[in-house]
Amino acid sequence: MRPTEKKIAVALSERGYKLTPQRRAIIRVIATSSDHLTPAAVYERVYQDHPHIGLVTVYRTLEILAQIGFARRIHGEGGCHSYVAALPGHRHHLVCSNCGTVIDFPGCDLSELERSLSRQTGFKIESHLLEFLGRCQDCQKKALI
Amino acid sequence: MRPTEKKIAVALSERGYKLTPQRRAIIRVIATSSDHLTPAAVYERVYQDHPHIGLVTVYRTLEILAQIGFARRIHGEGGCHSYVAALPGHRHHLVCSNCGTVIDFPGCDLSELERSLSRQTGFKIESHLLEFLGRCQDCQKKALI
DNA sequence: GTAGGTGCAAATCGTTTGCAGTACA
DNA sequence: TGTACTGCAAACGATTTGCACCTAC
Repeated sequence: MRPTEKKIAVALSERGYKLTPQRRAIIRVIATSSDHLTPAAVYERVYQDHPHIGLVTVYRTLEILAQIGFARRIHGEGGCHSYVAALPGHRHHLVCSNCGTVIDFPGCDLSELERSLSRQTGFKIESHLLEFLGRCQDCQKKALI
Repeated sequence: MRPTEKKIAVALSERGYKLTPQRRAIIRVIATSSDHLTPAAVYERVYQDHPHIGLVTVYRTLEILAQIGFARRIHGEGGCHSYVAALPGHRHHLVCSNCGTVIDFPGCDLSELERSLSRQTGFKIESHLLEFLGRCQDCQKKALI
């Protein structure tokens, strides 16, 4: 189950954060996207409803969301980060390296690997990021033409 | 087995890259360090032997080393990358979400999952990204204080 | 001799900070 | 009403680029 806008909003106010229209808009974008979004991408989408929003506000809100556990910061190629809504269940992505299509898939069993890593390194493993890169069917076909 | 200076040098010239004293120095630093080094850290170490080297040269050389497969670029917290001498085999990272420490680990068997995803989606899977997030031992201890 | 490499300075990109005005609780 | 939030502009750090000179092959 995906964290709803409402839940996030409640969690925010519980921690003393105020709920502003800008934050609502950012939360909506994060909560309804299944993609990894860079702060700039979030900004672009929010911008459509709130042309006066600042990129700075997006950065600050994303940081708060990450702090309260509703978003997760992940590392992308090329020195820019992106955020995903933290999903309670495991959700992973299959990304087409040509056209960018993203397919989600649920479930993966890494618990064994996690346990053994935890034992070896002393890390307390909290989550993982798994992403496959490849070519989608369409792009494979196009490549043949 | 860790790639030796000599091997890297040979691979460079095989691909038409020239072997300059600066590149030798950078290769030596990378090849003899077991740590993850940021470009700035490599620069600092190389600087001791080559006070006239530029940071730019370090960046360019590291990129070449990554291209020919003798170094690997990894993602750290805070928007800066580091490089490690590429260790043979497939490697992944364990990242501390608090202090940013990165530990790499070899091996992971995802071939079964890959096959089944490929069958279900028609994707031709080319590579994957696997990263675990958690707390390193030090940060766990600090959290108790 | 020539293509590729170097290093400086300046540009660029993502991200953060200072601050005055604004809005939520 | 008071504190937290916003958004502008400017600062910042990492990385890249343009260019003239240099050097390995």
